[in-house]
Amino acid sequence: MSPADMPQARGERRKRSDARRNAQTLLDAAAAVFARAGIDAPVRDIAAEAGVGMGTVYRHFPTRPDLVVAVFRHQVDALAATPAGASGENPENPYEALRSWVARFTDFLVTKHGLPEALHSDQAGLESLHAEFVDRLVPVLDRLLRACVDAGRIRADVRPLDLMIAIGNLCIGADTFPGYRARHMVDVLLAGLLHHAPAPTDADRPRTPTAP
Amino acid sequence: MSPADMPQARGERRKRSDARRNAQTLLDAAAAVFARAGIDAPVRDIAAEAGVGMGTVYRHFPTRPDLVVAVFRHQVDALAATPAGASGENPENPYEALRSWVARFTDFLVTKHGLPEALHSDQAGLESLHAEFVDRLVPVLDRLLRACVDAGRIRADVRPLDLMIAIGNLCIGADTFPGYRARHMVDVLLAGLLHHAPAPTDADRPRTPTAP
Amino acid sequence: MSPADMPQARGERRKRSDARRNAQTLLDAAAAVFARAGIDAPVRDIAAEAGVGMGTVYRHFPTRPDLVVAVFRHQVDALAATPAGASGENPENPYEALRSWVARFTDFLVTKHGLPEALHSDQAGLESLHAEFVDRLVPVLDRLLRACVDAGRIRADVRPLDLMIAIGNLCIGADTFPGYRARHMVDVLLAGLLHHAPAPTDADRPRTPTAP
Amino acid sequence: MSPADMPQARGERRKRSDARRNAQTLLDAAAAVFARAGIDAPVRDIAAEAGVGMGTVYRHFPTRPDLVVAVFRHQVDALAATPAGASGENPENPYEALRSWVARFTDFLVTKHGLPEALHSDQAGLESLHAEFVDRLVPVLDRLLRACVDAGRIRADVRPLDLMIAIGNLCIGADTFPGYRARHMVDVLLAGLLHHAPAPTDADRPRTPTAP
DNA sequence: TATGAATGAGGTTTCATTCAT
DNA sequence: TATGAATGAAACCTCATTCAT
Repeated sequence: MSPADMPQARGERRKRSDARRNAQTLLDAAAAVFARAGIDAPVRDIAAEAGVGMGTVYRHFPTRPDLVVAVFRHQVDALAATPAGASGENPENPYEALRSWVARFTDFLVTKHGLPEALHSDQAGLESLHAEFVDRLVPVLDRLLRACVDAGRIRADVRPLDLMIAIGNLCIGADTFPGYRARHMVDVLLAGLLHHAPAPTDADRPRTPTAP
Repeated sequence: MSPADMPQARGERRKRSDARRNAQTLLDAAAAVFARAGIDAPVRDIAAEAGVGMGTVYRHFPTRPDLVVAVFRHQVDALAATPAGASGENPENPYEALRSWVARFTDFLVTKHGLPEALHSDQAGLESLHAEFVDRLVPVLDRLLRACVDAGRIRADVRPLDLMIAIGNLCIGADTFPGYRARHMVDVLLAGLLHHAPAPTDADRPRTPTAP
Repeated sequence: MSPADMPQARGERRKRSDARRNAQTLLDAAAAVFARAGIDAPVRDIAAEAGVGMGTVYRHFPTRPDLVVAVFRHQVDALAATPAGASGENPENPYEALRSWVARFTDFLVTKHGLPEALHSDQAGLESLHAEFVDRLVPVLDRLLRACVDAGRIRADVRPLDLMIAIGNLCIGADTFPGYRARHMVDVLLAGLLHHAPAPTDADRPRTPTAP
Repeated sequence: MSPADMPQARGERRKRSDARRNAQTLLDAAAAVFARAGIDAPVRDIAAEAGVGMGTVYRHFPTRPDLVVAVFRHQVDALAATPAGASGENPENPYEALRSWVARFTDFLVTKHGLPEALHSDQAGLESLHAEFVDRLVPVLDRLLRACVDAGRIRADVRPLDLMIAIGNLCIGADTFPGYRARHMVDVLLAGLLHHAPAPTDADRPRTPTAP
């Protein structure tokens, strides 16, 4: 990733590195504006935040969805790149590995506002974000969950996709409801995966007819 | 409740009841359109769905957010009005009462799309929806949760507001991710509330601290 | 066509007639602006010319091409509605009938600037204008030409479509080249249809090899 | 004509010839793009076609119309430079000389799409194209026509400007109406110039006055 | 000198809101 | 009072043109 290891002509490089810096500036600006004003923020605002003209935005991201996707794909990639128990953290405790990765997932979602909301947007052109999210993260969660199930630690009726969406959803609302503790609720959700006593919740309710 | 059996100035009375009927028609139409096309659906579409002119919409709801708030306030009120365990259903099993009410809550949110999204919308004028949501539902959940805690059934570190938002969030995404099972994830979340420290299955978790 | 022969409620009629008048105003304004500034004139200019807001233009003509097509379809229809020798003008002189109709055609094209140019525009959405032009006018020209050919008056190697486009083309440029006499050139073109002496042009060139 | 055999200051000379080669490349590229995508093709596309940066285009042609004018001036010049009957081809058959030159004219217009359209464009800066067209070609046509008239071959009421514009116009529409036979219609137009009053077929037209 | 990134005016289209009928 | 036509502020996006490198 060092800028020196590209064996090209210097003149050409200079231009390109400028442009790349600008693209990064734009991504940062867009992330900031999205976090502040939502994914539907006008492109003009993003350009202003980045301190460039609108044309520059469109040079780097030909259409509005392209920009949105770029902003969040970046984040999704970063997430997928933390390979869960990769750092060798207690492979003999799969639930702890799950919790650890999910904590990182949650931190990411809570910090960089907007990704969960973006995933639920119905704007045309955001399908690839959708796909990216699923393709990159589901396999990770799948591995983590399967390990837990195999170890008999958690219930087997929760699919990775469901869990992933659920976690993403729980992270929505950090700035809409300032007091909302997203991380805590994710923890509760994970606790709900654990095997409880004989049966999850029914064991304690001997003769209470389950309300419809 | 028949509008004819009120012995007042008939013309005025008639008009007023007509207007009220119209308002209800509009709310229904708006709910339908919101569910179909999202909260950002054009006012014109709502007027068309209701079979009235746009002027009529604005007569009843001076501004667009007013209409949105009215639509969802209606639903929130309906929710708050069914206080679940209030009608005395197994007071000796508070967790079941909680589950029952939450199930109704969830059904509502899942069926009438849009409320959770609306709650997180940053559109001006929707703050009152916010407030309504909190003011009407938090007390209900508070009662239900407190009963469970008092009975020693669930952990005490979950606040009603957090739970309410979390459940609302889990219901987002029904049509964005068609396979997503919102109700199931709400169930998992509730399971996560239960004390399982003393539960038999806990024996298998040698040295993992449960708390966050 | 009298406004009285519509058996509807008066209130409804009033609105509709207003709107229709407005639509006509818009068509006139658009025709004027197109003549003055070309088919690519901004919609805003047309709205200004008509003295209405831009939204009004889009209410009546949902997209820009719709407006263009409406403006010129009107004219094409008027043209097709003059059924050539319909008024019984010397059926025994088919060439005269042809000249007469073409003269009307030419007058139309020259007066209402822009139709020929519009026909050659490659803007999306103008295909229907294209089709309209061909479908409505080719049959008329076909009848007129066939009569002439059957009477042995003109050469048989000119297709109605070619002639129609050629006449339309000759009418281009009234305001680009102020001195250009379109009508005259159309007349010359028609004269070129007539059978000349033994052979159109070769008879006079006894031993000149025809250039490729 | 080889750029190398000029014994001047080599560096400067080299540059100038480079620049000239570049200008020619640009003209060719622009002509190609105009033919492919119309006169309104983006400058960027032309630069790409020429394989140069956009700045290079603007170095040679300070403004867009300048480029358009240069492209077509080039073609007009080429046309005017082939004075047809000038090289003495059958001076005793002036009509054939006219036909021959017009055929070349037509081929040019049909092949290199865009010139006729450009002539009628109302874009600012294209007036000189206008003038060039008239100044260079009208004299040629004037000579050819006068010769024909003097020889008593064609009618005397057609001015060179009219004929030039008419021919140009007839060549419009090659790609809008794929079946349109422009060359054929030009032929018909030329046939219309011929005197046919004395021609035998005229006998059948009892009482139709020919003149406009 | 050549490049192509940046600029920003301008064009099309949408929709909340007003108001004449 | 209800209607829906009209309004016009934005939003997106496209280039002609400039200018740092």
